[in-house]
Amino acid sequence: MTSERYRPIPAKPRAHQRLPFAPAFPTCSRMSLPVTNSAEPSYITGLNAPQRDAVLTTEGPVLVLAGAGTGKTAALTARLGHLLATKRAWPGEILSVTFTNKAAREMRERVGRLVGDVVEGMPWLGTFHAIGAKMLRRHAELVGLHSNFTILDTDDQLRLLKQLVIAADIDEKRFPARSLAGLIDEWKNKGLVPADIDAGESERYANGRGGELYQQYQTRLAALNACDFGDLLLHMLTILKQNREVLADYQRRFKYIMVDEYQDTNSVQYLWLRLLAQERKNICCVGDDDQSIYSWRGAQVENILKFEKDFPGAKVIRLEQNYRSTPHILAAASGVIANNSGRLGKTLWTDEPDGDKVKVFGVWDGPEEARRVGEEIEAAQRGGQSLDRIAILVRAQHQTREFEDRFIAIGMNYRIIGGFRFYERAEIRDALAYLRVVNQPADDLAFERIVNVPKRGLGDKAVQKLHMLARAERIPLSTAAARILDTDELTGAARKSLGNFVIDMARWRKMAGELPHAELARQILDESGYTGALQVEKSVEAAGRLENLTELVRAMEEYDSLGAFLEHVSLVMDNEAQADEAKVTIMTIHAAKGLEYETVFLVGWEEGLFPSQRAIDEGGNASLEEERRLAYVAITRARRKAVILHAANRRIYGQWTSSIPSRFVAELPAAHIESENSMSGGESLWRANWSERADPFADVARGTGRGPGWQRAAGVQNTVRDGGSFTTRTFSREPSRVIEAKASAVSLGNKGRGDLEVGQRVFHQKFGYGAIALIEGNKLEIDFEEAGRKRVIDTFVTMG
DNA sequence: GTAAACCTTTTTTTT
DNA sequence: AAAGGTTTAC
Repeated sequence: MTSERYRPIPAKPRAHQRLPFAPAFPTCSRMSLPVTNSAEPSYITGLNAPQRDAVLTTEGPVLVLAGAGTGKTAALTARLGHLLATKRAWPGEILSVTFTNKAAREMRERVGRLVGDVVEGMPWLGTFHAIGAKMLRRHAELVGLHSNFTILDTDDQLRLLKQLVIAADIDEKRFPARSLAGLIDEWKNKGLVPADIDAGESERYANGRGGELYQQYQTRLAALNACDFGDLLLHMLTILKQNREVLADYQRRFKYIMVDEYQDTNSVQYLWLRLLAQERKNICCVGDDDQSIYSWRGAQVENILKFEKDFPGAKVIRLEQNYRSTPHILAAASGVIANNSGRLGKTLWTDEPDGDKVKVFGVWDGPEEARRVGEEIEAAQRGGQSLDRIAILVRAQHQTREFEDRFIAIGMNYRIIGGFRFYERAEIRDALAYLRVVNQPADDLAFERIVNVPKRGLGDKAVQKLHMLARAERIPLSTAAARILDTDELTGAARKSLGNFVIDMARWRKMAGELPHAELARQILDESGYTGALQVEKSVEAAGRLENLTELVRAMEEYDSLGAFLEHVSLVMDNEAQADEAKVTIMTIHAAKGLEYETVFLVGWEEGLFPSQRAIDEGGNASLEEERRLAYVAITRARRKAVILHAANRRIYGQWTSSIPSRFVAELPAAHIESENSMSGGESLWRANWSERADPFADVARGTGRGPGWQRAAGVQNTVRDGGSFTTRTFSREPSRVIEAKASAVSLGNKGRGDLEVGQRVFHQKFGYGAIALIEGNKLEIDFEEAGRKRVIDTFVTMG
């Protein structure tokens, strides 16, 4: 098929563009001709000119630069539908990669609606990892695995690495297994196998032993018939590079390749795509350099910047009309991102009416922030807005807690995306470990996890012996368990217990071939004594765990096989909550990528939190620019209303610390925002300080604007918690020292409060009244009248 | 071998 | 503040 170019049809600006997919799709034969104005297929109708271009330019390399909210998904879906409808390709001949499982699901649904159920699903639509796993199962033997290999999650991975680190006699305190895990991940993301690791790279862990450990880890994985997330891509890359026929087969198979969120692809993924697209060159990548927020996972924005070089003759299409947000929101986002350098540059515009300005609220502390957001949401609710259309976006997972507490207190429905996932709970992982051992006897990690769960009297000693035997004979632990019973290594209770376990295991393996897998799971959980142990324990948690296990078994019934279910569990860990009542969504900004909400609360915009302390301290400007892109992504999630909050005090690691507003707050263009401060001291005091002063901390240090009035205002609002510990807080008056310590804005709180002196009478919630005996920074020693001498933190006392 | 007490570390972000 | 790891007591 040669390149066909269609004349773009000028589209009328539409207020709310949603792809108007017709419920019933016309027959395909009518679709296969070049589209004209008079008889255009329904999937084209709502699209603007560049979108049409993206849909209809099917042949040759295409790069779509799509700003936030420019109908990127709509265009991608239409393009997919177009390829199918015009019979350019069968569903099995299109490789389309999305960034999340959620996005894949959504696209599958939308295409299904578009083309009707004529087509059985798209077999090659999914995340890189899901597609990698699918391919790898077919060619596993080429990299020394069996097709029923286990996919380890990060927890298993870490446990395995720990074992290796200890076996290698490396001080795990000095060289944490965690950092090795990070390093290996980084290598894999770059497409480097152990042989590629040179001395310099190797030097990055345990005095040059990094490469050696990486090699050992891979060897061990192969022995376990397992691979980690990175391997799903790296093994496949190895296979494609080393086996011409396999590569040629996929090159032939995939007539069209589509990649979403191209700015977040890493090196392996890039190499993958280049190999697969080499032959036909029908590759369409969609991305936005301003939304690149995964460089920590090895993503290379450069991929998008060099696309035209990699694929000569590539057509570049820009989507710049935003259909999502109001002009104020768009302007606020643009104003922030404009502070970044090295952008491809886009001009987003919209036809929407102005709407409200972006609100910026300054509040006293974390709890007040949550309270304030709660009130705003209640107001919106009274205004008729559904909770489903409201989201709270946080920088880091731990921030969700504050909101959870508050929403429980006021009885507001909420849902937290990410965080503690269903499949990460202990009982679920235990149950899965049982299934894994049954499914795949070489899975030593799963074996270790459950050999003594529930307690069977098989502790470290017994497991040590199993390990020794297994290593000596080069057999898996479960085989070693059976074999050790022939020896006198184990005696008494342990021997008997292990004997029973081995017999059980053999029976379950036999049952695996006979019973439906959900039933198998039920029996295993029962016969292993796992559920029994939970039933005996009559706690609330135990009851909840039993419920979770029931839910797990129920979920299993939806899968064809045990293998299919385990694959789902390892790759599609996002358990979509069943949509019943309307709920406010709380999630990280990363998790919100690609989503949109009517009203969005952007909380915790403070230096040290957002941008994160790490981005400030390490990584230099590149890190800060990534944080800024994150801010851009965050703001552009909002359709009609965006509210940004920052608090003056926050508890970090259990310590109250003061903080200053994020630099991103200062970067918001004043014309498009409306500031409000719940504290006295005039409006936007902090803002002014950011722009006018080179040293942002001078103000904090001097305590300007934070006089008694401020405190009173805060005290009124803070009616609860911690015995009113912070209500009388004032700020240190040690400018010079504070300025020296400016690397960490949030650590100012450790300076001590400065209003206390030795001998002063104070009150402490727990110990009562006492006199200060010693002041050391923010630590006090106090002689309490009742409790005697205690060491306390100054934030927990009030002047008595 | 287990449980409880004590100390230390942690906070990015995810497939 | 909470979770994880380590040491200590039973």
